[in-house]
Amino acid sequence: MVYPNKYRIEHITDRIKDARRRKGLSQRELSERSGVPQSHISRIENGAVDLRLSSLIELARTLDVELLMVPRKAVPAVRSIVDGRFRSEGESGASWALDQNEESDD
Amino acid sequence: MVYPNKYRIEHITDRIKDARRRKGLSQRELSERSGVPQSHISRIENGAVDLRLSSLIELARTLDVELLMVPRKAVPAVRSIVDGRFRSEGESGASWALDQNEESDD
DNA sequence: AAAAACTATGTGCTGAAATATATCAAAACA
DNA sequence: TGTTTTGATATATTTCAGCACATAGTTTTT
Repeated sequence: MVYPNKYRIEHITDRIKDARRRKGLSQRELSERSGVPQSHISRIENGAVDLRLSSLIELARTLDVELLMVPRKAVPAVRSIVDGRFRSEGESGASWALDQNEESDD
Repeated sequence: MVYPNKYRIEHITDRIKDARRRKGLSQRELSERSGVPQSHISRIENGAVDLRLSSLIELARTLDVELLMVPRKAVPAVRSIVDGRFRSEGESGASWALDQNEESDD
């Protein structure tokens, strides 16, 4: 596959990078907690690999993020909830950003 | 990896199976549209493989479903939106179920 | 400026994903 | 009933994720 898909993969892996940073973790810390090697995390965050679902889920899990499949029609509504109440990006004073250090309660 | 993750993968791949059925597509039709071989789709739907992100995205895309990363805290709210307005499972008379045959407008 | 922490990148290896193709059993339907 | 459609499986091959390990390059800290 020659990735018509690459930007879509990166869209997802960017969310991993965001979540890691919000938690204030280095790649090494995330590596220790998740079991995924730091070198691999780096490659993932840079969109250099087409990672497997188990790896994605593992990282998401340790970052307190969940992977969901949503009907395309529902995406705007979902985004407005997530962006509004939680605030995904590294923006300024959002509750979600302040609140970064909550530990997992799986 | 010996899949501590397996049930999580299947949770996702079940969404693919659901979406395909809602659209009334056979594995072969989905295969033609997505470029993913039918034999592989079968293995995916049965949780027999740890598929790559590009494959998942490709299938989701052709099924008008989107893969989202959501903070765990937001998951209940998101689910209530999706289940309420759309109804994911094969249940009876939901609007989403009736409405299965909309084509992608990507 | 030097030290320390962090991220990116290189190499080599192994195993499994992904592909192509064919076929079988079971539904669906004519 | 026989025929088509569908989903599951088998085999063989190729490709690449994932790993370990090392190290280079960058940013942050002191």
